[in-house]
Amino acid sequence: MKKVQPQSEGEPQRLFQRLQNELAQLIAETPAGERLPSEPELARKLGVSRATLREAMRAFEGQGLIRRRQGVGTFVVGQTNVIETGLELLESIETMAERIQLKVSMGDLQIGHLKADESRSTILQVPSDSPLVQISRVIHAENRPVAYLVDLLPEEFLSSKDLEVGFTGSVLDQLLRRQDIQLSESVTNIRAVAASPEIAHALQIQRGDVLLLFIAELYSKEGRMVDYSHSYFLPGYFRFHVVRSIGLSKVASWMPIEPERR
Amino acid sequence: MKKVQPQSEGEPQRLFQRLQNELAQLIAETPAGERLPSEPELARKLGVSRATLREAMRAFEGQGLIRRRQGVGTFVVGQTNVIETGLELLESIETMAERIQLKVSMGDLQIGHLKADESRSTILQVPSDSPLVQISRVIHAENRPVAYLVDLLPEEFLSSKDLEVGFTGSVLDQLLRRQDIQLSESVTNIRAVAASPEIAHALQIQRGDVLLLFIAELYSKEGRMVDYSHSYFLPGYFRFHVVRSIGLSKVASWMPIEPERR
DNA sequence: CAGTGGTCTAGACCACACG
DNA sequence: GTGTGGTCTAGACCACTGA
Repeated sequence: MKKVQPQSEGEPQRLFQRLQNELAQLIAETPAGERLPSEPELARKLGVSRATLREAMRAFEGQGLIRRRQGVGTFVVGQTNVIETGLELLESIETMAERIQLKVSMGDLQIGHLKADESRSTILQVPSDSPLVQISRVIHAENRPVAYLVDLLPEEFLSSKDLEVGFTGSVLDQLLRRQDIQLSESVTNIRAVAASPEIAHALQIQRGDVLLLFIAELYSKEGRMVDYSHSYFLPGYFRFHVVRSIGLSKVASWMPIEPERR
Repeated sequence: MKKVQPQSEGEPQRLFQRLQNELAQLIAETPAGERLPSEPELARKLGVSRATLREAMRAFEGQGLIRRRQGVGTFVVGQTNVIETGLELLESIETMAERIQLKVSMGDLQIGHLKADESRSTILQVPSDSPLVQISRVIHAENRPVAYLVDLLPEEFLSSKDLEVGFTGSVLDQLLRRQDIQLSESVTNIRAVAASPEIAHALQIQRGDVLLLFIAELYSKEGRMVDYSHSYFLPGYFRFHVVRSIGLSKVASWMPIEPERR
């Protein structure tokens, strides 16, 4: 029996909600690691179109409850170890993972060499045409990609030789090993973004899925910017928090806490 | 001329990318405040279906470059004032906005009274059935909703009377006015989430659009939790950053920085 | 090769704003 | 009412995985 005017029967606008509830139940009932019915089959069972079904499934993928693999199927993910950390200290993912005894590894390392164009030389505070290194890689944990990292820095701070041996994915850890650079702090901008097609592909998620993005400027003790990085994190595998103190608002209003940055 | 097999002609998988580029150009060329062509018309002009067009437009809405209004149209948004602040200090949106001379106002205030159920009494560290107040409201800036805030706290800290007079939308500012409560700090969890239908409606965005979410636990100097809040921020109208210092990683690995929280 | 998820289409109806 | 964005459908093709 076909529904020619599906919207005009039962519920007004809550189809999506109902769908998500039914999906939540289905996921909860399915043992971890098991495959869900295929999308066409599920759509038929739940009485919705495949497009609507997929839309409703997105939220669960973002929470890390399911994982979709093209050509294979959609799987229920069990309890995952969450990397939880405060933001007051700057640490590599590797260091954070080590603290909770989680194994992480690097995949898909790409190293590019380029000259600073105008925008890049401005950001990194280097002369135009300075040699730069760009390092992109995916970080795996729990047997799936969970973060996508891109670092851009002057070649003097991290040459190719440094990357050939013992590079495990962390530019920060690599820089910390150098005795000649004293790092001081990182100014990290925190954003929520939708995954671009490229990043979605690298992280094996859907384009448009939500990601947490840190844009960090790493400074040396001399005040030079050593590294400029973008870090994309899959929600559901990371939990970041920060302790915020009560300020004297009266003071804050005529004495800006944050001087001009970037 | 109909395309029966649209995928099999020109470009393989870059339709979406091309679309976004064309849209970016169109938006850049359109004066701020102007209306874009209607979706069916744009879809026809760009040679894509409406579904694909809408999907591609989502990213621009998240960045605050366009605004869609049901029954009216899609409009190009000009340069907007961004609320930029560090996270080290806890401040209300009103205080942050004041610093950059941005006018904000409250809309859609909803106050609910409820008894602490098991999960809530656990979170707030109060006995079961304690009277609680839940406060939801939307914050407007630049003539549009930009944040959705939900606070949950024991009634003893914020009774209805406190909210009847002079409540401008900030629970924090209201609490700071009380002499009998000494606030100390907030432990704030930072997440990226997709907008649920309810929140999307309140913020006048699309369901599934990306939001930055702060889940904050506000503590008094005595260590009691005073307030538990969820704050949803529209990207493009806020910019949060935090200064992270270099930790001694050797120390950090056997001396956890973060004791058990929540 | 068959079967899965990923993308896209064309068209329908709904909800809303405005004259 | 007219026209806009918001939702949903049915069906097609593509890209990938694994037998």
